[in-house]
Amino acid sequence: MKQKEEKESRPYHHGDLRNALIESAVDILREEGFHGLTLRKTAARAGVSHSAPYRHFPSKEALIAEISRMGFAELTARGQKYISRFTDAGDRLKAYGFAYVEFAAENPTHFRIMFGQTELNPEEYPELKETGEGSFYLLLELVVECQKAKIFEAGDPYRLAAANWSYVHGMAHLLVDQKLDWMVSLKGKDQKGDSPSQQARILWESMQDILIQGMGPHSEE
Amino acid sequence: MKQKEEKESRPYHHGDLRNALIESAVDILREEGFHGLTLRKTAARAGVSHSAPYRHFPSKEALIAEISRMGFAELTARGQKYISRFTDAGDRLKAYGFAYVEFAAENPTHFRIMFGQTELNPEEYPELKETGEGSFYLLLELVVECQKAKIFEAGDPYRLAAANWSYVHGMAHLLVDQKLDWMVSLKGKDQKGDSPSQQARILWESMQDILIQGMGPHSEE
DNA sequence: CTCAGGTGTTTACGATGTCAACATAAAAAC
DNA sequence: GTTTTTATGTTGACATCGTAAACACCTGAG
Repeated sequence: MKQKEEKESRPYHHGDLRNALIESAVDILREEGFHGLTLRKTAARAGVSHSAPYRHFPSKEALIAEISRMGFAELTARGQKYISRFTDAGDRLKAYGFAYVEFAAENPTHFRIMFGQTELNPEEYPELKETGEGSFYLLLELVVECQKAKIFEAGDPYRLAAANWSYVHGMAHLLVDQKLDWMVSLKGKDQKGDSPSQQARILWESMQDILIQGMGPHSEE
Repeated sequence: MKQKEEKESRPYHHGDLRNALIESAVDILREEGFHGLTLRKTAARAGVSHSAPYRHFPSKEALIAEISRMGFAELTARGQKYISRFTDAGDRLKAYGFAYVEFAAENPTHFRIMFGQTELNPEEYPELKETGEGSFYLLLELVVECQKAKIFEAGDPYRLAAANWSYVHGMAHLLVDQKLDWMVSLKGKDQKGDSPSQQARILWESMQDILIQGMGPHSEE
């Protein structure tokens, strides 16, 4: 039992402060929301003085941008993982949609930072922009797959991808903002024990087919 | 030409400070975004001292909540106006969708405050909650209309309303966050002169039918 | 071993949200 | 019409925040 990098007597240098700061910030976000996120609190939580973060991030905004970027990376990773379980193009597209909604439900504050809560200029954070675009291109590939499989009409795949994104994105937003509670909670079972991912599944199962099969009366389920 | 309530010599009492504060805040939002909104700046812009707002709003958050509430009221009013131009149920639903997207495009910062940028507890602001629900019930009525007209399938109207809302809401969000610039800008015409409402129209015209007619290849337009 | 640069600390400053104490105008009571 | 109460606006203060400058400490290249 060797104690190599234990925390005996706190060395002057942290060793991995950059990542520790990100972790602390994410924890604070989860516990107190965006409004409660403070550079000084983040630093204190990581065990350093309130100015230490400036050795790793030029501003609070830059820290937030990095957290946002990691969110997009995780979103894409989760999507790829879920997609890989299917071969049918339609199933794969739906799997990505569920990954999107589930990610939002499990990480609501993170999701909000990625979309709308902050006013980040993408040109100032090229890595954030690039990672975010990666999430979109994955969707675009799936749409093209669906077109090849004749599940979707031919034509501009960007337009169909935008429609799909709109649908899933709006659903995730409304779920995160608790505007769809009535759809998610009353589905039998216990009164309030549903976990976020269960809520995401209930919502997604109920709504996933509408976009694809249309809302017309051509099948009375 | 009588000068009854002109602004000669600034009386000690403002007369209508509450509304003046809201106007100032909205102006700041438009010019500098949410991050630039400050109670002290708002007060200064209305011509009063930095503590005066507290006679009309218990906190900065309460001022924001009121601004949000007024946004929902305007959204509903715009929707009703556009709806009234049509009699066909499908046209009426589409008209509301366009009103939604147009409102978001014309008032992006206002839209962001209403959805996601702030973390307002609806229970603390019952008027905000009520006005927001009014916007939703209007949508719900239109969905029921569409069901009666056999445009939509029978069944739970809440589910269809949620799907419709998700689609339109997501589109509005992506437009406001400028994630759909490629769809909105290149459509011929001038290089960058498109007004927000023109952008909303281009986007909406291109996407409105997808949800309703479905994405299947049953009509190659 | 030296020393230069990277990393963390201390101190400081202006801005912010909020509160308490005070001032003034308008409305109500007499 | 005068007095008193209440609503509205001001001033000053405080803790907290983001950020910068000056300083301290550790580590690795020479």
